[in-house]
Amino acid sequence: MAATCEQDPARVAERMLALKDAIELLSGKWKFCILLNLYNLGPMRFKDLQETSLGITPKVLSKELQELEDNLLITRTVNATKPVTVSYALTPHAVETQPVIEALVEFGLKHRRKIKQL
Amino acid sequence: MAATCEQDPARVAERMLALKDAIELLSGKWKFCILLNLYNLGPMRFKDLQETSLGITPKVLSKELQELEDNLLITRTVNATKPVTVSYALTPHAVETQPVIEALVEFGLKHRRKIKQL
DNA sequence: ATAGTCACTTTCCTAAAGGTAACGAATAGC
DNA sequence: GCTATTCGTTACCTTTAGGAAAGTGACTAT
Repeated sequence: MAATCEQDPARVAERMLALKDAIELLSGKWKFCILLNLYNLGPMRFKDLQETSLGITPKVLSKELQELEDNLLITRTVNATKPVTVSYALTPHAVETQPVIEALVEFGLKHRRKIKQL
Repeated sequence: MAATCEQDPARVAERMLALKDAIELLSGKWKFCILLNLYNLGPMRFKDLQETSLGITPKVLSKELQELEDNLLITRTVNATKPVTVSYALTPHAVETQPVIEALVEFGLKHRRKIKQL
């Protein structure tokens, strides 16, 4: 392991800043899970997201959804149903996160095998 | 946005667990930065990692490096130099994280453009 | 009138992440 | 002996993330 892929310093610095931006936006215990659920199951209501995310509390879910909305990754639409329902859906911009999630899932699967084979 | 790529439930659940594993291992402010630096610049010493990571303190760097080593992503080798130096290098297993980092950098670059164009 | 559902909000709390500053062991040079 | 370098550790503190439990408001069914 010593890829040492040298590049021009400006590009290296720009990429490091981009990485820090992405980390700041997406890190935490829940955001990737929420996005993965929306990929898998399409637009979902609050209650369904709470159930499929396994363990999240309404307060935290509410906060995470707001942050994702602020960053233009999901939309929030209120439906005029009998008990009001609210749908959360991915925005077009959210497709940019799919490679990240896919790569994380792949890493998780491989890492689990790696650690088991001790 | 409503990809709704249905899959069999067992696979969905397995992938969600893998995602949670990956998040638990890699989340936080510094691990991806350290890994990116090792990709860009090859094996590095403690001091150099501290400088290129911009803002990390020795205590935190020490902790992060230990966790990465415990998870078989980096190796730690002591060199018999005059003031002792220590090199940190990526393991073969660490290549599995490269797609994740690349995807995060790409997302960060695109997101920055997206937000600027308000 | 009472009870239930949905989508939250509020209050309170704990645990973990992360930062600051100083110190220590080993070695070397002046 | 004094200082510097490298790679940390230790003690202390602040901030943030996250969780538990209850409540709110709008509506609906019984």
